[in-house]
Amino acid sequence: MPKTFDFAEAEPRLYRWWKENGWFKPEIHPDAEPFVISIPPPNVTGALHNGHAMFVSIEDLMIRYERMRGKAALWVPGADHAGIATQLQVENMLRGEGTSRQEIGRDEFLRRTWEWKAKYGGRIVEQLRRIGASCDWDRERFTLDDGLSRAVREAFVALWEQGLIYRGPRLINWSPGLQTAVSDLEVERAEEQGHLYYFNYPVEGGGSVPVATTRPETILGDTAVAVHPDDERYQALIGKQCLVPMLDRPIPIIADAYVDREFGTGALKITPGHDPNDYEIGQRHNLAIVNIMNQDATLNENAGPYAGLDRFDARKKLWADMEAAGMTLRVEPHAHVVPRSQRGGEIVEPLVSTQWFVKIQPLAEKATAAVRDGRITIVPDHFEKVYYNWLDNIQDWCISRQLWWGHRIPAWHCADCHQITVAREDPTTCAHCGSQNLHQDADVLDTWFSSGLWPFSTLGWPENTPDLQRYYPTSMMETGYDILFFWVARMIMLGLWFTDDAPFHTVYLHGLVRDEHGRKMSKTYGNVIDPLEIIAQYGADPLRFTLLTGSSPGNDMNLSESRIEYSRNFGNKLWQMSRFVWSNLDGFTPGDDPDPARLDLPSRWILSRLTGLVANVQRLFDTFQYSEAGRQILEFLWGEFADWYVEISKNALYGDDVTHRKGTLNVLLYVLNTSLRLLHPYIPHITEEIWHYLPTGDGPLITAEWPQANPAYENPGAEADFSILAELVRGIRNARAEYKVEPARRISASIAPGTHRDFIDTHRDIFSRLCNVADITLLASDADVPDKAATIVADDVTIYLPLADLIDLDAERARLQGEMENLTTQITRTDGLLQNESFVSKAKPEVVQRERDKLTSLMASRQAVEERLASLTD
RNA sequence: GGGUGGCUAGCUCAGUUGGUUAGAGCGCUUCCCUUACAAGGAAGAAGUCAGGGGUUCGAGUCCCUUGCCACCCA
Repeated sequence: MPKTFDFAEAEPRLYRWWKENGWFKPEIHPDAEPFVISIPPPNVTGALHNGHAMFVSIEDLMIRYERMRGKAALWVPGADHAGIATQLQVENMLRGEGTSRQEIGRDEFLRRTWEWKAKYGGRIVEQLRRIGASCDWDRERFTLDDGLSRAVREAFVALWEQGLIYRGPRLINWSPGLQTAVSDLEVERAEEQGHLYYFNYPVEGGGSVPVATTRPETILGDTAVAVHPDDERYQALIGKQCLVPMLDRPIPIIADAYVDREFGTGALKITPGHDPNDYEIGQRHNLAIVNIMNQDATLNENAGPYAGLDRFDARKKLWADMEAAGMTLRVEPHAHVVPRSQRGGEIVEPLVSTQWFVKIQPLAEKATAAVRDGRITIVPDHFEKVYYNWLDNIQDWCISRQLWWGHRIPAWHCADCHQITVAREDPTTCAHCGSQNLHQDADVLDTWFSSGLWPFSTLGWPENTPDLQRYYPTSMMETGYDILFFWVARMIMLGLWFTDDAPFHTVYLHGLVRDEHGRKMSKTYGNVIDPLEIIAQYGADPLRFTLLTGSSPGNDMNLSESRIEYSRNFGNKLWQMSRFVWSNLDGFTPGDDPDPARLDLPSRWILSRLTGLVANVQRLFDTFQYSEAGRQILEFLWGEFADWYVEISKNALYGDDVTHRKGTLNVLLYVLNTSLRLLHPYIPHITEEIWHYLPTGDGPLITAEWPQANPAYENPGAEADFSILAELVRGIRNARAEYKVEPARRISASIAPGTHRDFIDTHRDIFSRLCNVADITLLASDADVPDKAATIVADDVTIYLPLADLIDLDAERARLQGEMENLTTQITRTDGLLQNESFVSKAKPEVVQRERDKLTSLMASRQAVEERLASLTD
């Protein structure tokens, strides 16, 4: 084995090897129960970020684990066409060429976009592979593929036929920069510092009513002024008419309980065309809707003299004009909520526009029920509440986008009868009047409409393909909690609606990856940790291990480079311990599994610990606690196996006893073998590489069997005995450090072994190996003990280190005094517990027994310390 | 306004059927290049588990409450 693991060379090589051998395919277990994940399709425009790295790490762990458990593990990969993002990229490119999409036309634009996709679309997928994603790449899908487009078409037409898709003018969120409608979810609202403008709304026939607004330009679209029906100040005005400033358009003064009497002046201007709340009020009162805005957020002819001005210029000019007309009162600083586009951050305008909508209520009800009755479980479960809360208050989904890149809406408008024909195959005649004067709707569908079909469209739906039959419903939907509504809820709704099955039985939500101080990573802060750079510097495994062990489900994780370094160090440690075993093989190949009856205490101990670990890992995996499981594997391997067992094993390996040597090698290999299998889902590359250097039997690690706890190795007695040994070793090391005994200096010891003579006698060489103590004398119970010696006590074992030249009796007495106090504290506590009858009668028997054993051991230790102290005081 | 999560060592976090003297990484102190590993080893210092109340033989863990921080929905 090389001195270190060359990840840069090995990781891509191993990945190719796995892939070329077909091990990513579920067909390697043809008759097994399937385990299926559909990948959360990254944007085809995307570049790898930590969110991708996170989901790939978790999903690959799940898939590799289930594959090792013998399931037909299928991970369906793919990407989505990212309507807005991709179109922006290509438009940008066209601008660079001095042209535009309008100039080259729709068909040419689409041709160029496909071209762009062919060239750059594979990048993100390549990056997923670099992390080790064991997807079945033969089943890779893209949301604009023919198959998936058929699924989209079928879904749209079916919903239309069921009356669940409608088209009409509604107040929607308009993105002036992108020139398209966006859904409610794509708008982010945040409180920002703005102004509250107070002015007098002129009342027809004289007088005025004071009104306040945060967006003065919308005055031009007002169609009412509203007051609270019980507001005494304005009673007399209800039913009168106001005149829109500068336009003199008469509008009614209405009464509506929605008005907050405390806010502003208590009178509210109503702009149904440009405000969601006003829109509602307008519906209630049958108010006219006046749209004052063009698609590029300049004002239109309804704004009279302000037509043609940009929205913000119009705001200034109108206010200035009103000021000149003496209508204004004052302007106050005011924090208010501003809607901004999730992409680009420009201010979104609510405006009335004709769009396509899904009547979502019936779908939402099914989706709620599926979680409520347990057909779908969400991990962690508190997100179930969030999910219900959203679905219970859901609004119809605006699915049309004024873009070119996407699934074109399969609806044709008839120029003669003005009816709409929606069809599975492109129609040539109007379904209503037979006219051939048809033109297809220009809009495309929201990208999430196609992603919502992903778990089944990728398997062939609406065709009843063999894949759909075998692998649907899928098993697990793993993704970030930030797209619970965008994607997960929609997949559940559409899945239930179209397939009558929950598209997956478990939703596992991970948190967001933040910087080491919990801040969002952003280029402006300069705190971005680029996963590609991390992989280049440390390899994919350390990144995976860090992401997998640094987070718990649903919680954000703070990623720091020092953590990645530590993971890298762990990989190296694993490599080094394996290399140690490898270098001592000397042609040895393991036969049967170790037989505990024929092994020494350390071996029985480490096997007992190992089997406990395997059981723990299983329990944790069963409840999705991969993070804790990974940490426990690390702690076992580093803190117990490497630090203790491997060190101790050197005695056997370098000794003359062939049986002992072979027994020990067998245990070393067994522990490593099991640990590599446990770790493979976390760090697949390095574990696979090590696997091949060790005599582990045939076959690759990727398809090796997942470990099961072997109860024959459980050995609490060995664990108890070994912990006494370990405590003594630590005690000696501690004494050496306190007395500043040079590390290289070999010292001798006298041991009064109490009731543990046997294993101390057998394992005395442990002390020489682990704390450089040669010459051990086992004392008879009545033997004289050295005076100028440091004393170490564990259970009823006492060790004397005769360090005559170094021992200061006062210091030694103080040391033991401290030890006494420590023991006494613990004895008091434990004894108190056992004196408590409720504890003894109510606590679990094993807990009581543990306390009893502890007390016995503590008492023995204290007695030993006491005696020693007494002898030093004489 | 409604909801969710968090508050544990200097920093970042883990701690899920309530049960050893509450753990880890980084940082800090001391020592060691011992033939698997200095990407390492050994020893050590460091926390009234946000405050208050309750349930329990026993609470970081369950319940109530207050405070602060973050996020989601309206």
